[in-house]
Amino acid sequence: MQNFDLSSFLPYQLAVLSERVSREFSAIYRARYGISRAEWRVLAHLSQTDAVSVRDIVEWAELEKSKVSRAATRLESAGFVTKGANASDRRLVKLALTPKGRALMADMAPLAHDFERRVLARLGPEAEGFLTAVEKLTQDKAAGSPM
Amino acid sequence: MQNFDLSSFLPYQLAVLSERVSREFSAIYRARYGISRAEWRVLAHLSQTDAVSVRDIVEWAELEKSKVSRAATRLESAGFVTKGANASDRRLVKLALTPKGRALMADMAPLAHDFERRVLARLGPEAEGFLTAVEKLTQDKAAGSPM
DNA sequence: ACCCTATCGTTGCATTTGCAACGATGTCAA
DNA sequence: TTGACATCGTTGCAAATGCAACGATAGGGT
Repeated sequence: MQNFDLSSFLPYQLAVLSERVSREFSAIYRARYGISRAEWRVLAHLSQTDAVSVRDIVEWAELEKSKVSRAATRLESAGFVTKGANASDRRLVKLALTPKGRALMADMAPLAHDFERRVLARLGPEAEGFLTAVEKLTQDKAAGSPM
Repeated sequence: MQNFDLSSFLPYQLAVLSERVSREFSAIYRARYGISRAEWRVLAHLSQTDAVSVRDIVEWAELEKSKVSRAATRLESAGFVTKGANASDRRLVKLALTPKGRALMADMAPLAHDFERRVLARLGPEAEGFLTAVEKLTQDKAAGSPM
């Protein structure tokens, strides 16, 4: 009977690693701004592409739509984002950063890069290939691959 | 002002990828056995090393101790694990798989490997290096590195 | 032996989460 | 136009979660 070698079982290792990284990183922005993981992900996404819908974030950030909806509501209350209406399709919400939200992201950017650099430093020369692989796996999703 | 390039920001990509993989994989064992992600992780860990404490799993699987405690209780009720007492330190709980638990893991093993193979197949030749990197990052935790 | 402190696992409780409605809007074909 | 069906975002509600106690046990110093 073949059994697991958990130390090399990808889904498990990935979950452990991701949780560890996210937990440590989230401690930084939670202490600074009191925002949750979901809220951070929404903000990060908005800092990339302004004027996206809830659905866009659901699709790209792999979050439940109710989670995105509630995160967006909280962020609006906190003054970081605005929720506007989409003219061409009134079912859609148009999310965008406020100046305050943009300032927060600008403030966070160097901290985020510092953090990332520290993690990658532990990989040494393999770091670049690793990042490429992660991106490749993540982006392949759009192609409807079995994953 | 340097901003994020989210498409290559490691903590974000890692979280998205891990969530996507875990979600898809968990659908398999949830449909088959009705076990949750936390329960799966505990089972997988026990299938590696029998007679571990709650604390051991907390440390290695990056789970809250209350999460592990409750998962273990549910798994005991379901007849997959036993909770015994550790003779040399009575604070510790000694978790172990029952024959039924071992049977479940034996049943799952080929499905898990199939799933893993499909994910890795998308990486092609980079797969090996990727897995090595993930293991490296995960295991470095024991060294108390900043992560 | 007696404190003082640390660790282990569980539990109470407030918050968060996931899922299934739901209302509102859009699409398309008859 | 109408009707049937799909999609978007929100919300109700039960279940899961995180965190801070807590009791029980261990260890070390005096």
